[in-house]
Amino acid sequence: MTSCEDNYLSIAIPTPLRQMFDYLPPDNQANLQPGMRVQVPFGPRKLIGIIEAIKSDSDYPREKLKKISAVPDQAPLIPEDIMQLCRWASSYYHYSLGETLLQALPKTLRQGKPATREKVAVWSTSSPLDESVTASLKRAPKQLKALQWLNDYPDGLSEPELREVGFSKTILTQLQKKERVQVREIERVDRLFTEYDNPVRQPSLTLNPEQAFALDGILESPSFHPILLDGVTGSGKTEVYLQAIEATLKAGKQALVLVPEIGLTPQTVKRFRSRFSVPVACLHSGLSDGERLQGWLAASRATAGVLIATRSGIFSPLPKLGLIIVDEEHDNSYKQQDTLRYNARDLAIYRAKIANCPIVLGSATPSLETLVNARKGRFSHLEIKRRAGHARPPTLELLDIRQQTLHEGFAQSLIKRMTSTLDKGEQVMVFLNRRGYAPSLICHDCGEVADCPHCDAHLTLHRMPPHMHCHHCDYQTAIPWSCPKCQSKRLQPVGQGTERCEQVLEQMFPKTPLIRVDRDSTRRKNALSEILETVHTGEPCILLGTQMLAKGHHFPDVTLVAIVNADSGLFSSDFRGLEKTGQLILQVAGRAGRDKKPGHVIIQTHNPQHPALQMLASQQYSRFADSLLNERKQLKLPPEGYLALFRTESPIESTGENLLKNIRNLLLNQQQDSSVRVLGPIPAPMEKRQGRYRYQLFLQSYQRTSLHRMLDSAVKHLDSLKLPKGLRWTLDVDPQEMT
DNA sequence: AGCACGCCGACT
DNA sequence: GTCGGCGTGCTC
Repeated sequence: MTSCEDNYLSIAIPTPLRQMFDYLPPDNQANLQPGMRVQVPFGPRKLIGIIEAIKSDSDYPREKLKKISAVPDQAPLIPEDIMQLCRWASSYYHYSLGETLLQALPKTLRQGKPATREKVAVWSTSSPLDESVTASLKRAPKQLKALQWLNDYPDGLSEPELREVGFSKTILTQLQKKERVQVREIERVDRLFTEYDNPVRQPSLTLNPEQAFALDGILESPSFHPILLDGVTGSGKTEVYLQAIEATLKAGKQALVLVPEIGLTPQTVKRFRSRFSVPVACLHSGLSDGERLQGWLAASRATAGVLIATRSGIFSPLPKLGLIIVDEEHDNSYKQQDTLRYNARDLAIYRAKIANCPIVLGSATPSLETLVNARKGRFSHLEIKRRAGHARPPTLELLDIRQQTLHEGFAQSLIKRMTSTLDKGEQVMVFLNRRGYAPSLICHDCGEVADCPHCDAHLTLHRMPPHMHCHHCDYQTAIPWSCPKCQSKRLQPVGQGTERCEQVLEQMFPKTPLIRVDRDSTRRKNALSEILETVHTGEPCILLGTQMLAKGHHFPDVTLVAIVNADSGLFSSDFRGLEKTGQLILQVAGRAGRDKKPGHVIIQTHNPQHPALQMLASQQYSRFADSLLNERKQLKLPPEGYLALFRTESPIESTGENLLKNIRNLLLNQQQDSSVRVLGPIPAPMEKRQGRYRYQLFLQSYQRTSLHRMLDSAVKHLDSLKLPKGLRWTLDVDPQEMT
């Protein structure tokens, strides 16, 4: 065999350089295919890359080409469909293909470690069992017995197999020390999910007519069709998902379920695992790198029939993919906020198209983007309006707090309602979207406010433990005991955070257990699930927390929900602020009540006449969405048209703004496309953050292709520039937050 | 983005 | 005399 096959390999390398690099094949490797991992020399280092294409020529001088140094796998780790997905993501988000492909792999594979299923330890004898051995173990009968047992199994026995017949690992380790047995690690082999007699373990529940109609809509055809499943909280969407997955598994196909970051609770996974007998893999941030690799491999080798995953799971290979579900599709956590700024919900739709399978977008409060798609007929729109079982919907009430005397933020009538609810033996939930004790600390004598030295933001006062904390950059400092400006000792906490609210409620309801749920109280691993277990005993209590409470968890014994302050969300500078606030209020409301005990929601506000609040209070999400859509149309904002955002960050005040001005002028001078509006540069809503000055340049257009042509030329230009020190830029396509 | 090369200040 | 500051140039 000769080593001079005239093949060139185009390799995607994890570098921000937006180009491929050509290499020569290694000496002894047959069967190279696109999607395979390779190790290549790249400048002075060795990197893991992905074969992007195999070509018969190269533009690069042949004598300068280097050889691939290693090929760690037998087969491609990135199958054709994921290649296609990454190509699309790379071009849509204007991000390096190499970095896109590598972030699609679990960390350990990105680092070049082997793609192997978990290992099992197999023990076997290391020398023949003769008289002398037997004699030497006279005083260790258990060890001798194990050795005799192992002697009958030349291929060895695994640890679980040995434990079953009564030999512990300790016995084996002792024998290993005496060099009588040896252990080797071998890769675990699992069945394919299709090899189970019945993929289902537990019978399904009976669906009500609306649920059944939704299920039919999903199963109507196995080919690509996006569905908005618009069902109020408690409407039993999960049961519809489970039955759709069941049908998918029975057809020999896999299902991918995407959930928001916080939604992947042990209870969710448990519900899926107890329903299905085929393995259910999961991928989320709570797993170790090793566990993530195992989940990824189980999905990609089709040993798992179902994959439940957060955002990044959209890149997991599923060779038999037959159904995608995106639960709570409106959730912000589907949008990655750094590096490759993709939206997993949007990628999911493209992936369903590639796989030619149905995709279900589920939400009680769909994003405006998805609603528009449904209304234009691009998605079918299935609604579940009734709650499952006999549960009645919660009632919402706006509590006008203008001119009322508030007791530490609580109106008298609200306190009364809380008292009577607790007296009935029911639970109360208090929602306050602010961590810490107080959002600022002000000097009563001179008005000086404690500010973060790195951000344009106030420091939040925390009591447990006592410190001042910036929620934007994590700067922490001691609580000042006097004003740095006028030395006055009269420093006052202003405003209310969950810690302060906790203190106040403990005073008001000294006999009632109070449970606080926010990022600070749940920092410890498993803290949240432990807290929730207490709540699920059903004893009267007050549950106080931030938006952590709004997502994913059900509190059937909570019958009163108090939203302490709805006003802060009504006048946000972000154009999506009101949309998010509305979704949050309805999601919070949806946590409460069940069967005979309906939930009641009290929303404290200074703006009871606000049309958005009124529509939300009467639970007309669709009318609320209509009014927002109308506003977006007038402002030409998404989903009416497309938006992209260039951001800069620099420790020096002017350089970012100058760069963006430069880009704006370039784009305006090209001027071929009047359909794209260029706005800015303007300072970011918080101009200085983490010691860096931040600017933004907006591009908007009704025509996606024109917008992307402009983005391409801007990015090309930016790549060709050498930037002043410390200046970074990023491009965010379909930005979710303007911050 | 890394990483090496390269040319000017304060130290064992 | 050297260690090390970060400018700048390249990566098949």
